[in-house]
Amino acid sequence: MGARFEAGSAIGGVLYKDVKQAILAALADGEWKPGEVIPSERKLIERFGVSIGTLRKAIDELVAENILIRHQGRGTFVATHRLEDHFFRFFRIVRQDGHREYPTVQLARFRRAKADKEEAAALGLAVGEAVFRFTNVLSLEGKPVMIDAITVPEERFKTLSEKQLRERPNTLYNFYQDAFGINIIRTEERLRSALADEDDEALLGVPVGSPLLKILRVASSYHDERVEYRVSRLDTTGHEFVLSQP
Amino acid sequence: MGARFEAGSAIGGVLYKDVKQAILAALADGEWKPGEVIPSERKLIERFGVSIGTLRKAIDELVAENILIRHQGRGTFVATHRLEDHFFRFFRIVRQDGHREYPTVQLARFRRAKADKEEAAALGLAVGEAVFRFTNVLSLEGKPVMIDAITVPEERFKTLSEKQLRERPNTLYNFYQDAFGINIIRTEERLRSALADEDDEALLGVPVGSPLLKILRVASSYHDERVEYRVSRLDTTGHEFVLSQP
DNA sequence: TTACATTTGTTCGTATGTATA
DNA sequence: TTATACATACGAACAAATGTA
Repeated sequence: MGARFEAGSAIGGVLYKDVKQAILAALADGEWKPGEVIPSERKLIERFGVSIGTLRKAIDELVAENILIRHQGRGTFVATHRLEDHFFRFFRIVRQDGHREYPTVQLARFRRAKADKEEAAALGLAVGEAVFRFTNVLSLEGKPVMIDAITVPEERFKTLSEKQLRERPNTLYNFYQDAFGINIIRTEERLRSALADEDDEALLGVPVGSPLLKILRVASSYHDERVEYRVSRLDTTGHEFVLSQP
Repeated sequence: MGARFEAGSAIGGVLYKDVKQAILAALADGEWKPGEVIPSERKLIERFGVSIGTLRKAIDELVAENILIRHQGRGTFVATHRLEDHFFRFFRIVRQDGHREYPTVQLARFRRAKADKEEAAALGLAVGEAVFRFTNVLSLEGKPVMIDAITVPEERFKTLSEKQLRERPNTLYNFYQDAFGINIIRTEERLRSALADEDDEALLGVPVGSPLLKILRVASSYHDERVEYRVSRLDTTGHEFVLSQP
C-alpha cells in the first residue's frame, strides 16, 4: 500500500514527529535490531508516505539522540554499545591526567532479591517485586577503582544467570542488547560524596573512612522505560568522573 | 553586495559549516550581543549568498549547541545566561528529593594573584600570570551548601572589582556577558570526592573530615577560549549533582 | 582496476502554516 | 488587520562514500 502515513494527521501532531515515533515504535518492537541496517530512505518514504525532507528530519533527531547512526554510502544503522561505538558515553571514568582506558570487570556477587524502597522508586516497581542484584568490580591498569552495585527487574531479564554475566564477551549494555533485546539509550545520574565502609575496603582496597564518589544511575530504554539501577562507588585518588557541556 | 559568500569554496569545506563559522565569528566579534536578535533568515541568506535550507542547517547546529535560540514569529536570538534561560544547564545542584531552586550567593573573598600551576594549566596561561581569585558561598533555603573558588585571567577581566561582584544583580555568567562581553557557552567538569578541611568547616558549617563533592570546572567562550576555572566543594548530605545523558 | 548501482550528504528552491508584534 | 519571522512539508539535482560485479 502506497497510502499516506496515517498516524500523522490522526494524532494531529507534526508529521516528522509522528514518523520519528513510528520509527521508535519499530525499534522497540524489535523490527530492526542493534547493529542492523534499517531500510533506505527511499523505502522509508514509501512506507510512511512522506517526503525525503520530512523523513530526514525525523532521522536527524534520532541520530542526535544516539539512537541511529548514519553512514554515507552504506545506510542507517541502529546504534549498539560495542566498544568502538559510544562506550565512553556511559563510562565516564578517566585517570586524573586525562588518560582514557577500557576497564576490566570482575563479577563479585549475584543473587535474586526483592526490590527495596530505593530500587523500586528508581525502577518504577512495587516494593518487593523480584529483581536481580549483582556487583561488579571495575579495574583500570589492573587496580580496582570502582564498585558497581547493579539492580535489574527480573521481569525484563527473566533468564539472567551468574554464568552469563561471568562469561559475557562484550560490554554489559551490549550484553543487554544481545541477550534480552534491551537497548540502553539514556541515563540519569546523581553524584554524591560518601565515606568508604568495610565493603569498600574489601573490594577496592581503600581504608574505611576514605572519601568515595557515589554515583546513582538510572538507565532507560526506548520510551523512557527504566531497566537498570546502579549505585557506583569510585575511588577518586587517581581517577575522576568527567563531563562535558554541551 | 549580493555577492556569494566567499569563505565557502575558498576553505574548501562544507558550505553550511562555513556559514556556521561565519556566524560564530560575528558573535565573537560582538556584532550581535547576548539577548539581541540576529538578522532574519531572509537577510542572512542575502548576506551569505546561500539558500534558506543551507542557512537553516547552520543555525540548527548553533541552536543545538545552545548558542542561538529561535522563536517563531519573533526571530533568532543570541543566548544569554539569564535565570529564565538555561541557568540550570550550568547549575546542576539539586535537593536530594529532586527539588530545584535558585541559590543565593555571598562573596566571601576577592583578591588579585598570580596563577599557580593548576590554574595556569586549566586556563592556558603561564604560571605567574595575573589572575583574579574570588570565593562565593552558595546557599539553598538559607543554608550554605557549596563553596566556589573561582579564578579568571586578569587579561580578559581587566576592570573586575570586589564591588562589582558584590553588587551584580544577575547570575555570574550573565555578569560576565554584560560587563566584559564574555559569553560562556561550554564547560568541562571533573568530579572527585574529598574530605572537608577547616576552611570548609568555617564556610559550610560541616565538620572537618566530612565527605564533600569536589567539582573542577573549566568554562569556555566561543572557539573554546578558556575564561574561568572554578573549584567547587559541595556538601552532599542534603543535595546532589545531577546529570542527564543525552 | 574499472564501472556501476545504491545509499546518504549537501544545496538548491517553493508553498503553506503558525506565532508574534 | 497586516506584515514579518520562523516552522513544516514538499521535492529536484548533484556530490561523495561504499560495496560489488
